[in-house]
Amino acid sequence: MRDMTIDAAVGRRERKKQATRESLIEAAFAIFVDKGFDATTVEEIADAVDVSSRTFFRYFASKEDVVLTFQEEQQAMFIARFEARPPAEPVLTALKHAAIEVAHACETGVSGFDPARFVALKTIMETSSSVLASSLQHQQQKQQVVAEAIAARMGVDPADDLRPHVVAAIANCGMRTAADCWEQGGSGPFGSLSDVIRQAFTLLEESINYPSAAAAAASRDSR
Amino acid sequence: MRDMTIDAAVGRRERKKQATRESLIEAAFAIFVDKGFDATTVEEIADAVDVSSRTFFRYFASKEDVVLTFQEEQQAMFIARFEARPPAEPVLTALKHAAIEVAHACETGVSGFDPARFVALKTIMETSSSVLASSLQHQQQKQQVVAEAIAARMGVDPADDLRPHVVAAIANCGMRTAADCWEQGGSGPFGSLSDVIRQAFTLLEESINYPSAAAAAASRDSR
DNA sequence: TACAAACTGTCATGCCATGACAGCTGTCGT
DNA sequence: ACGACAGCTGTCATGGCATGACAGTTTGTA
Repeated sequence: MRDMTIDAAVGRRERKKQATRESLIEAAFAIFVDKGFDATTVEEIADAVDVSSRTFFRYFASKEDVVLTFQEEQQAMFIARFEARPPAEPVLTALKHAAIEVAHACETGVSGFDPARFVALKTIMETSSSVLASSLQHQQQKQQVVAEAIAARMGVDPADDLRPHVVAAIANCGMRTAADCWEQGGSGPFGSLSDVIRQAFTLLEESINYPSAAAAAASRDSR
Repeated sequence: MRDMTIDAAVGRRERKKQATRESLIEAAFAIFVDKGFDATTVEEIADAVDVSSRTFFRYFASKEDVVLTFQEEQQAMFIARFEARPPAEPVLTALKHAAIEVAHACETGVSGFDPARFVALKTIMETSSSVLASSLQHQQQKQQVVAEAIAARMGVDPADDLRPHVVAAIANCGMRTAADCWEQGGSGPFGSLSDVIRQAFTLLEESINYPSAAAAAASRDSR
């Protein structure tokens, strides 16, 4: 047996697996939107793709896990965008722009993101509490990764310093709150999701501005 | 049939119900700590109190719901303490003190809080992801209430102004982050939970300080 | 082609959660 | 004190989620 992870020249088996996985996700979202998350059974999803229920659980650990794949991609993109921001940028500003870029990608559909699926995700979250709970937990776990990225940018050790954790939490809650207000407001007073995120982070920026290590000197000059 | 909620002179039936409920909570925590949350079945809990499993679900909506009762009390106390803080105090400072008071109560056992159960809750959260997910969701829901209390103190309308939501999210994440670092650190670099909360909120206070409406004038004098 | 590995379906199991129904217990009016 | 009634509980049944075991099939490789 050779190493499979490196064996990127995928064969038919791997292609079929990816196809099955993607079909399951697609079918699941369609039925969730149609009937609601809780009213949808795993068997229905599996039948729609013509596989057994047992196979479904070989691709996804739980019914919630299907919709979380999308969130996983969002957060991966968020971290990538954050690390790609110019080093001189203040930490919170970099987080803000990363969040806005992700939201914008979700809303417009660039970078392989599907706006329809994004809206579906929103609807599912609103109606099913178990999905919301799993989503929150997932986001909470990823906060640890964000904290490490922030610590690297601030040039401090996350084991000693509480600040990167606090900043990560702030960014996390900034996004969460924006999402909440956006969902509840509907087409309300706050505008699109990227707009709400911009507002929330601007409020935070006005108050907090831990400089990055690289920007410590530069920021003094620019003001 | 008379109004039961006001009928505070509780009869035997109500007393028995409360006793059963409390016994279920106690037995559940004991078995959870002993065997772990996931490895414990509802039937075991019910058997320990000598009721049927069906009765368990008449007291608690789910297995997670048992451990969330404790968190419910914590959050109720938090809101009460926040609203009891002097009106002149800045918002975030008031939130900080409320959080510290709750943490202190949990750690020392005043106000009817049981430190042993508090530690048990921590252990259960660490080991069971479903409980953590439910806990996060519950906390997220309560954030809305906190935001309204903050808005009242700031003298603004929560439907128009994003700031109370942001502040509530900040406080929420401050506590959550403190709890995370405290759990992970164990007897680590940050000290007791109330100490970690104090540190986290102090970091926030140094940056953010939306004044309360009442303190707007007074704060200018005191400095 | 033959073998090994991986994938799938079927069957079985255990637990969570809920509805329906009958029996028991307390509460209250007379 | 007693009977009617409301509420609580147990039993039974159901359905869905999630997982383990095993055999059959497909795929990649020697």
